[in-house]
Amino acid sequence: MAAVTYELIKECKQSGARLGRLHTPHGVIETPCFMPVGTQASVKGISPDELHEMNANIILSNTYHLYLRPGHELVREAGGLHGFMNWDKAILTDSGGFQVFSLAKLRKITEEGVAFRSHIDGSKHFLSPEYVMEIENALGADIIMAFDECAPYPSSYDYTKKSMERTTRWAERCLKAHTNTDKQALFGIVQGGMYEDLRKISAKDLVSLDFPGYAIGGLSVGEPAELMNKMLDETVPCLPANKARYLMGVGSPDYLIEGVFRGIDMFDCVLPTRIGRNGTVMTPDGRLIVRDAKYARDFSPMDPECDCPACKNHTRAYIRHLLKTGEMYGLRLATLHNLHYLLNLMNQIRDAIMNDSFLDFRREFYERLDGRKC
RNA sequence: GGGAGAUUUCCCGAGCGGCCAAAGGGGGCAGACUGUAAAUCUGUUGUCACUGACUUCUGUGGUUCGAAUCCACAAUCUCCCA
Repeated sequence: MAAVTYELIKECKQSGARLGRLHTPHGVIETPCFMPVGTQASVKGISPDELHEMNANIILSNTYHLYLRPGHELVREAGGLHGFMNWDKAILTDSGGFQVFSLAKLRKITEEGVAFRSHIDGSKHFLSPEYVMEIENALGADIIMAFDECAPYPSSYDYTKKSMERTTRWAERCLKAHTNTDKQALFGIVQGGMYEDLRKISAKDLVSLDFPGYAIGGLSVGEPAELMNKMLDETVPCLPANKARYLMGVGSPDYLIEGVFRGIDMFDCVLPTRIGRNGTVMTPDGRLIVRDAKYARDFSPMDPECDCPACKNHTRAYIRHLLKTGEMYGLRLATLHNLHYLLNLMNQIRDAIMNDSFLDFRREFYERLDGRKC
């Protein structure tokens, strides 16, 4: 029995967007869903109880970071990530593939794997697909990601092709090394940069390996939105309808909507948590930099329609004050709100699909936004 | 009462005759952030008719081609001796 299965509930008659359920050893997740990111076994500033309250049913954590600190064996001793962080819902671990991209100056890629210099102390480490599987197995997430290379944008056709083919070979090695298949589902990651044919080849090759779910990686790395959407248009149809589709690293409201429109079921992103900590919150009328001076005497909630703890109990003026003075409660409130906002947005998206009105929902979303950044 | 030292742009503080509208912090203002090396980073922060000009470095006078920088006096503050 596979650890994780995708159940397609229905497709929106208006748009083709899909509504589904992801069955995991730690609960059922309604899709399309957004997964808050808790890189180091913590969604920065937010407690498991709070995540629970905002109806986050799955969160992300990170192999590379937990391998370095506190070490995967320690996490295993603690009862895996679930026990360690006291989170009884689903967890997905990223493989460290993104760190191959984001720590580019500190690593070297070979066919065998990636040699890293720790960003913490400069020590040398080597991650191979097999070792990443061992680490992810110790961490014990419900969904584990194959070790891939997230290639930078822009990259040449030649490089992208080589990188993508290597990622596919690594995916095969991950599959072979992963044995705990009844507890953990291994997802493959489609690469191929911004080249349609490479995306299709990548998808086809991975599908032939028969993963329980597929991610689309290497997007939202600085390319224009239209280009990303075009890649999705080319890639998603190559993926089987009975498996979950996960667009990695996407989190602004418009990108989520465009992803759902193109058949994506799962998303994750640091955007809501990071921009929250940096003083920006998301609202249906666009981003609001609550840190700005114009809100110093604004005693209204950040988002009057929001029922999150920040908007229910506090004013813009107060939260701005907390952020300006460096009070950590301010960081928490802004983060809390942004997560609530995105989780609620996904809720609305699922309702719209259920009601066969996702196109209307999408249109109204953009009309209200009226060109502002979201 | 006597002696020594200090006073710089919002704050702290560098500067010790021209390369000074004046380093560097802090604070302010604005922006960025998309599988987290991020409670981070970037820009900006005298005025204006802004590729140039004008008004500034406690005050007033002076020396000099030229002063935040040197001199005199005053004011304020700090320390030491009585």
